[in-house]
Parts: sequence; C-alpha cells; structure tokens
Amino acid sequence: MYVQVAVNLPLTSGVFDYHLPSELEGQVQPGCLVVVPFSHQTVQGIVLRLKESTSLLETRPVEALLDPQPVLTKTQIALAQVLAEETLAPLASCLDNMLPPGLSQHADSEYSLRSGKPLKEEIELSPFQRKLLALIRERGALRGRQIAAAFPRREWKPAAQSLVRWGWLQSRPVLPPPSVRPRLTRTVQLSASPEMLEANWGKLGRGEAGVRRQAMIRFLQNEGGTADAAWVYAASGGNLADLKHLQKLGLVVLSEGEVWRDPLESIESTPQTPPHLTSDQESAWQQIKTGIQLAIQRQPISPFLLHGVTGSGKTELYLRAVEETLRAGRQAIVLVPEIALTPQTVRRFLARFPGQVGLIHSRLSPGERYDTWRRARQGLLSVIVGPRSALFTPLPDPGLIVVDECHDDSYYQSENPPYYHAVSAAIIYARLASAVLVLGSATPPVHLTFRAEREGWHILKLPLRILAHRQAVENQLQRLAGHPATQQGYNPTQINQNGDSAALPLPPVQIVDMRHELKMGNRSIFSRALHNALTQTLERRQQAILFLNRRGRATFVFCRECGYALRCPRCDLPLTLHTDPRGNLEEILICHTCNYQRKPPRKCPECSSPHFRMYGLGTEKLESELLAQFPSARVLRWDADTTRHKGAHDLILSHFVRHQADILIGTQMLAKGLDLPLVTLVGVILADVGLNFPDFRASERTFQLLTQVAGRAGRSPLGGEVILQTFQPDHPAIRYAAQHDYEGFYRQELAARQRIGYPPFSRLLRLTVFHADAQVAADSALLVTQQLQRWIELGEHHATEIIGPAPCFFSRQRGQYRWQVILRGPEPAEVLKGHSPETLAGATLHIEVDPPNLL
DNA sequence: AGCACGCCGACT
DNA sequence: GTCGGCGTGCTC
Repeated sequence: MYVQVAVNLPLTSGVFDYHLPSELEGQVQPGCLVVVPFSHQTVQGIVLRLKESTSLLETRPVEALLDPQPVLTKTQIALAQVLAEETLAPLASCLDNMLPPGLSQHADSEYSLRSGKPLKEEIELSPFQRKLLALIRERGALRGRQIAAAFPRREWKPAAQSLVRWGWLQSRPVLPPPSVRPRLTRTVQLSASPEMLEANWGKLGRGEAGVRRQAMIRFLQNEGGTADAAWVYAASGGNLADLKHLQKLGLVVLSEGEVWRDPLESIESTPQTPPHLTSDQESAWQQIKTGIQLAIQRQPISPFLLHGVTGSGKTELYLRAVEETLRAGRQAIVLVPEIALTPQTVRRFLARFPGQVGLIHSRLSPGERYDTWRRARQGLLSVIVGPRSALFTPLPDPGLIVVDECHDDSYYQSENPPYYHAVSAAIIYARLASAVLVLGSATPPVHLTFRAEREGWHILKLPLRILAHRQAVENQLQRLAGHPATQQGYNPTQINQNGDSAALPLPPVQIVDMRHELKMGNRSIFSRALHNALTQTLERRQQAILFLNRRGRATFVFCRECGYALRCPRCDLPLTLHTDPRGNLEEILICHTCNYQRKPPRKCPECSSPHFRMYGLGTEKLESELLAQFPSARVLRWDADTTRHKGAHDLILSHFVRHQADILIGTQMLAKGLDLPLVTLVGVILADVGLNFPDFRASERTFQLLTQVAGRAGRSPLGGEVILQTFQPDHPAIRYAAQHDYEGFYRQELAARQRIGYPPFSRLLRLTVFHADAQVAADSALLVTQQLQRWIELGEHHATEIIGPAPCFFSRQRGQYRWQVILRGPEPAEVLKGHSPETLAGATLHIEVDPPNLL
C-alpha cells in the first residue's frame, strides 16, 4: 500500500509517494498527519490519498503516524488544493495553514558544540560568530528556531554554517514533536473492601508517609470511592509515589483520563428564546431556510449576500440559520472580524447554543485552541465562532458558513502565505461542502455585490433598523426615565411601529465644508457646527463619539481652500509627499502605483491658493485639542496605542458604556458592531483621510467606514445626529454616505472602476519586493518587471499589462523597503503559470492574487 | 528547508 | 591549480 504525501516544507508544492510499513497498514487514511523521511531530513506530511501502486522504482516508508485520526477532512484537502491554485501559494503552506498552532512542526537543524580541534582559531571568528558560539556554550544544543529567537531579525544561518565548516559546531536534522498534546488527568479509584483495608492498614507505612496514605484512603472513602488525583493530593498532602504504593498493595486503581481544556467552562450563559422577526427579516429568513433545506439534499446553493443596515437584525438571522443547520445534524461556522471588537455578537451565540459553541480567538492558549479543534473534529462542538482561521476547523459536515461584516479587512491574510481572503475561501469551501454561505454586511464590498448580481446570488436586504422589540423599548425608556439624558432629544414620533417591533430611521448626517470654515476664519479642527453640537451633548449629559481615521501615515497633500488633491495623470490616484529617494533633501510627489513623480507645486493648480500643503492629524492631537476646548469633558481615547494591554478593549468600552466618560475618541475600531445607547452625536473629524490613499478602493473604504461610523449614532429612543467634516463635500463617497445611500454609491463607484479599468472589470496580481537595502529592493523590482515583460511576450498574454514598478505607499515596513509591480488583465495569474518569480529577485517576493489594496 | 552539483573569480 | 562564492534543482 502506498500513500501520496504533501510534505510540510514551506516552499514545496509537490507531492511524494511513500509506502506504508505493515504496522501502519490500515491505520492511515487521507488527511492523516505523518512523519516521513525526505532527503536527509525527517519532515511532517499530510496524506492526500492512498494508492495501490506507484510509478516509482523505489519508495521510502512512512515513519510514524502522529495522530490516529485524520487532521484534515477530505473536503479540507480539496479546499487546500483549490486555494493553492488560486492564490499561487505552495500546497504545503495551504495545508499547514489549516492545522492548529503547535500541532504542525517544521523540520529544523540542531546545532551543538563539537569536540576536537577546530580549523580556525577563535580570534579569527567574526564578532557575531563568537556571539553565536557563546550562546550555544551557555545553553547547550539549540534548534534553528531557538537561535532565531535569540537573535531577532538577524541573519544567523551563514554564521552557523561557517562555524560548522570550521569544526566548531555540528548540526543534525531534527523534527520537533507537536508542542500540543491532549491533557491527561490521573484519577484514583478505591478498589478494596473495608475488610481488605483493615487487613492492610498496617502496611501503609510508618511516620509521615503512613499518615498521608491513611488520609488518602479516608478522603477516597468520603468521596464515594473515586476522585481526581489532584484532589487526593490536596486533601492528604501526599503525592504520586504514595498512590503508587497504595496501588501496589492492591487498595486503589490508578487510571488516566483525557480532559478538554475548555475556555468557556466558566462562562455562564442564560438560554434565550428567539424573538419574533420583522417582515423584512421574515422574508430573508424564508429564503435562507429554503437554501439550508436544499443544501441538506446536497444541492448546490449559490451564496446569500445579506445587506442589512447597522442594527437591522442580521445576527438574529445568523442564529436561526445555525439552529436550522444543527437540526439537520450538520455544523456551522460563523466568522467574525475580531472577537475583541464584537463581544456583543459573540455573546448572543453563546447564549443561544449553550454548550455547543467553540470560540476561537487570539487569546486562547495553544492547548485550548488544540482542544477546541479536537472537540470540533469529534463532533462535540456544532458551532464554531472565530476569525478567518476558524474557517479551517475540521467539522465533519459543515452545513452553514456565515461571514459577518464581510467587508472587514481582517478577513484577508497578508502576513504569510497563502495570501487569501476568507470570503473567497468560504465561497469555495461552501461549494465543496454543499454548505449554505451567508455573507452579511451593512456595506457589502463593491466586487461582491457586482458578482452577486452577475452570478445570480441571493441578495437579501434589511433596510430598516430595529430599535428593539417593544418590551425592550419600554425597559430602556424606564431605565432612562429621570436620567437627565432623556429630558431633551427624545421624540417618540420618530419610532415607526411595525408589528411587534419598532423601526428607527437612520440618523441625519450633516456635512460640514471645512474649506468654508477656513474662509470664515475658523482654523480649529472643530467646525462651528461640531463645536456647538458637542457643547449641547455635554449639557444634556449624553455621549459623543469622535472619529478620526488616522491609519498608518495619514498625511497627504491637498488644498485647504478648494480641497483639490493632486493626482497621478496615469492612474488617477492621489500622489504622496516624500523626501526625494535620490537623497537631495528635496520634497517630491510620487504615485505609489506607477512611480510617476513630480515636484510639489507652490500653489494650488486649481485655485492658486498658497494653502496647498501636507496635512497631518492624529487621534492624540485631537484629544489634546478637545481637552483644550472642553476642559470639563471626560474623554477616552480608543485606538491601537491605548489598547496594547490585555483587556484594554473591554476596559475602555465598559467605562464608556457605564457613562464614566462623555466623549470617546477613536479610529476605525469604532466602526465595528458596537451598541452604545447613550451616544447621540457622532463627529467625523476629517472624512477625507482615507479618500486620499493611493488605492483603487480608497473611495469604497471611506464610504464603508463613514457608513459604519454613522450607524453608531442614535441607536436608542434618544435619537442622534452625525456631523461629517470634510474638505471634499462633493466627493461621492462622502455624499452617498451622508445620505445612507449604498445603491447610489455602488452604481457610481462601479462606473468609476469601469472607466479606469480596475476590479471588478479586471483582475490584479501584485508582486511586492522586500529588502533591507533600498537599492536592492528597487533593483530587484526592476528585474522582476523585466522578467514579467518577457513572460507576457513569450506566453502572448497581450491582455495583461504591467503597472510599475513603484515604491509601495507604506514604503518601509519592519525595516524592509517595499516595491511593487502590478499585473492587470482578465487573468493575470496566467502569466506566472509554469514560472517561479521567487527565485529571480535577490530579495523576498510576495505574490498576491486579487490583493484587496495596493498600499 | 537543506544540500549537492556546477560554474565563475581570488588566492596559494 | 584549488577554495569557496551562491545560482539551480531535487528530495518519494
């Protein structure tokens, strides 16, 4: 019997045949994690399939089976194969990505000191070589991973290899065992009759040991005969040696049982009865329900795009869909952007399906993660809630996949291969598993709506916000009664009664033209309108949110009088201000897509204003300005800087929800699904920030963000308003967001994309070159571009064009300079078929298919 | 990921 | 002449 194995080496796409030794015959199935010899090393691998025969003359044997059960289902293997093809990532990286951290291990080398006389004196070694030698002298034999950890971001390999060559060190290949294991507990059972105990009492031992062992027996008698060993130790002061002694006397039986590490064990959840649906929800629900029933009969179901405004009750539909799926004996996966930012959604799943939910998040220990994964594999968990990686939980028969807030950036994996989008992966997985896919968002990505229209997906709409159900409305009013916040601003006629529930209009949005403010002599970052609204909010003792999307480097060049931002004549994307890379200390404007360059103009080309300059503003500056103008306000800042520590999210949010602060300043975290009842004012300090990012989706992202942020206001009977400050009040992203008009934005954005030939009217492939040396990065990018040019000509891919090379917008990350080349066309990945550009750059190269941004 | 193989330039 | 640089290709 032979097996086809994908070996776990990051850069191998190939599969290899091995034979099964007789002791493993019958044990190994597709999806099993095995250890195989590979060249001179030993590596992990995944069995893809069993084979009766092989075309090879000779095969090597599978060395070991690491888990008696398959670690991947057949559907997952199929998913990995499709994913590898579509993302141009090695198959090994796709398979590895599906295993829980700690289970999969990569082959490594272990370096240790070597006896005998080295070929070179110690003085002749380089300083770093001596440092490495000292480390191994101090700590003994070390694996490559450990050395890498000791010298972060340092090229240690050449030094280690030199030391091996000179005879100072020796290396041997090793494969570490999985670092996660099932946790076992020892249990003790009293196995002797009272008479037998009596007879053996004298043999328990003298002195303290005897006392301890007697205490053990008494404790077990009290416990009814059986107990956890840990409890026995605690009650008696004894240890394992004592128990072993008792076992020898035949008084107790020791056994080992497996326990699950369950992070949700201590969370109490109150089961909740499902609320009634509004008529919109009801009609959407009927369609999803039909889909789930058809999926049970293994009929192919096209995805559901659930477009529901903030607070329209999408989560209730997810809950019902899960319920229906579980009823059919299948399981469900619910993807959420980030657990820390969506605690309210997560809590509802825990409450509705007590004991059946497995929650995955970054704070889980590897052991907890592993156990959640194993319980899912066993069919002991039916609902998995988590981030994009939760999609790869080995459920036996997933019947439903929900992607909540499917527009969220965190669904894209950009750190390591495979570079994939969880929505694209979910579409593939749902098809392979005959599962229903529900993609929910208040602002579905343009390309998804486009695809939904063209491919005939089910588009479900929830255009109305649910205030709450009648009882909840009344409870809330009662709770707020007497609170100063309710004295003004509550207008009951705003609430439209609709059957059993109430719908609430979306909050009115006022656009404030900051150019006009400047003309009127107001140079503050607060417009007069926002200043007044803040004053009123504070007087009424209500709460406000101030939003400033200062993501990364949000400095850009535009005219403060007319709002004009200089754009690239070739790409129609905003130019970014830099110091000249040629090192002459001059400032220069660069297009981060095609590398067009020009000098910054002294005055605005549009209106000749001299106020044409770089503009930078962050949340910190905003906080100090706010405190200067409203000294009595209690201000909280919620951004990446203030949430570094564990639990910071919860702390800041609960502080604000309990009204221990009046104003919450934040970045895009504020756009997630928060329900903050007392917030009546949302102020967007500068809506333009994201607009001027040099990216084809800048406008879309700005629209999404503004729409989501505006949705935070007025979610209670108190009502609410949104003030949106901007230098470009006529920009479609801002205009349509202010009108809560998704359809309008979608149509105009689609037209704009078609004009400039960007997705969904073309596909993009991005090659990003990284190197610590700026010159090397630039040179390799050019080399890559020339090679692409040749491949395009050779393969006659005339529909594919090359854009760039150009430095990336974030031109330096973690000390590495970044350059990019874009391929654009109907199928740009075709150009790379049969080639491997990774090997020609002299620098690290990342290849992304359908990159969600070009920053 | 390693490591052998192989083809060029700088030393004995 | 050889030692060693790292580009290329292979590992069932």
